[in-house]
Amino acid sequence: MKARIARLILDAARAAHDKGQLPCGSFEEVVVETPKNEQHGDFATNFALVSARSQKMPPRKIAQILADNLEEDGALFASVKIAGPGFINFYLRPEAWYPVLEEIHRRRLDYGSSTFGRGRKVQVEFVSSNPTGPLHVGHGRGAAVGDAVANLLDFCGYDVQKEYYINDSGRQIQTLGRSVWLRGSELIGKQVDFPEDCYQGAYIRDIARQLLDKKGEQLFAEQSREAVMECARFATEQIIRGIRQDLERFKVVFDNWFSEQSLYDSGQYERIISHLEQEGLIYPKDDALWFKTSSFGDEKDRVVVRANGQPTYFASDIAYHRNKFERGFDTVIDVWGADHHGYIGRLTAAVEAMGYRREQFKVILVQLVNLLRGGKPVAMSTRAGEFVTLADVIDEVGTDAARFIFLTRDTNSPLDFDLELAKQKSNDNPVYYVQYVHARISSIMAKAAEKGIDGQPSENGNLRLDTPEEITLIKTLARYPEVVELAARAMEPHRVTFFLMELAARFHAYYNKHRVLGDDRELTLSRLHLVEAVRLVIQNGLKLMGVSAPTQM
RNA sequence: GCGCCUGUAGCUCAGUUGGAUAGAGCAACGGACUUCUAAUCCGUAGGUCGCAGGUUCGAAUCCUGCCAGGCGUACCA
Repeated sequence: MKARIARLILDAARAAHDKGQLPCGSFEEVVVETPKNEQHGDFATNFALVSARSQKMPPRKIAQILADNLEEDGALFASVKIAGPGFINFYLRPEAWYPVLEEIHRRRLDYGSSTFGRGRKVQVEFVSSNPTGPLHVGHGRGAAVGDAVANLLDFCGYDVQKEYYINDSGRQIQTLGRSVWLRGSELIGKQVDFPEDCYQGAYIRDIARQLLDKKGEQLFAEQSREAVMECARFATEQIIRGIRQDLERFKVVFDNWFSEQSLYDSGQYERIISHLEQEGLIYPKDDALWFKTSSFGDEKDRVVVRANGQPTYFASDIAYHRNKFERGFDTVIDVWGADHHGYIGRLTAAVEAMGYRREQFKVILVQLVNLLRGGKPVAMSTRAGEFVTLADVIDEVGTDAARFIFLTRDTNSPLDFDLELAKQKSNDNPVYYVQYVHARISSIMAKAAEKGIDGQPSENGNLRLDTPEEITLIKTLARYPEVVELAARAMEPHRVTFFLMELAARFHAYYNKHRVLGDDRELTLSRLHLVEAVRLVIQNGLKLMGVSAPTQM
């Protein structure tokens, strides 16, 4: 619709120029937008204002000339007005909106999808929590955001892969193995002084017990490199299995689980590092190996291999991201907790140093989640092993509520997650507010079917939708594709949840004011047509956010 | 010190990438269920968009400088 109006304006400008009414023949880009204030029409353009300079004319005068030259058959506009400093406001006839409903009914859950991604390969990597303990609430937010962003990009025509990166190498895995081994030897009756730097959580003891049952006491008889390694391997497997289960309950399914260790086992790490050394991007200093990140915008150079010969986490990440691009991804998106933001500079530098454009690597930073219960902070200490896990949250408030709430905030803002509020089935809780729309409409459809009402309103002629609430609803539905595209481009899923809340509010208002099922068959069919379109868009949007659309509540 | 994020109604937050009179929800007050689900709706009230400059027809939005809070600033991850 916007494109159509923009074309009409451009045609008008050309016509005016040909008649000599406008001096300048090269025109600015025509931008058509929907004003926030409904009194300013359904669409508006600032074209006259931005053209004032090149045309050397007052904006209102340009606007008038354009309006006079507008070629339109009267089917679209009820009126065209010039307002304020020189805006041109377009008021559409109600019927002009009806094709939106047809499109929704035709495309159903595809409505709003697009092809601007042109099939380009994109990878979204998210959660990627260390396999040293269960997922907690913060990971839940990352999971919800990453999954929704991936869904949005897929919906907009990208070829998307969701990946989980398993940090199954390095020091923290050694620590994990040691923690399990120590707990195991406790279980067989040894006196153990459990160190502070080991993982304190109760799950470590559970894993030790399982391993003890499986392998017997001799594993814990004497601490050896092999014994600790075996503990580490077993624990990692167990924890990953748990993480995978939690994520499945949270309705997040990854296309690929990528092991950090595999980079070393396959020799990819060695290959990439020596390649970078040959290119002079890596150099030795103070017994360590350094990457020249400072030549690519980072504050300083960074260590990739420590003086003791151990590669840093950064070294793995260089190899890992190289590997991603070698797999053919055009763009690589990482979803990180905001506390990792200091890392962006060096990894971006590394990506650029390896010959890729910096725009091909994007990081979505997700700010902290503050867990509350009834307004009071819930104490969380990973060190002491006291934290509320994602599984606990799912048990208590459910996947739908948790996911939706995680997506009700810009990722740049910290999020207060109140467990009490998330459980409440009231207006305070936006999930139910939106889902309720779907349930209500489903109920109407069921009732209509019961009464034997079915059929297309268009069979009997035109739609009869002309109350202000109905027109407003259709206009809102019309905005959905634009919202989705914007959300995908900006990688900001919260735009969709806010849209859904707005659509829900408009529907509830309509529902309270007008009856869908009535004695007038033609009117009833028209309204069913509208209401079904609303239901489809709600279902559509909730699906992108990974939230279910219940038919009953 | 430097870097990133944030600052909008009493509270929690949106704000279509520079547009017109800055919007929701909660909390407060007053109303609406014999009719498709009251997990809903309608109404009233609430603002120096952190502060000060600048850019221009036009700024919550862009630039500069301050102020406040969070996070980061490892040969940790």
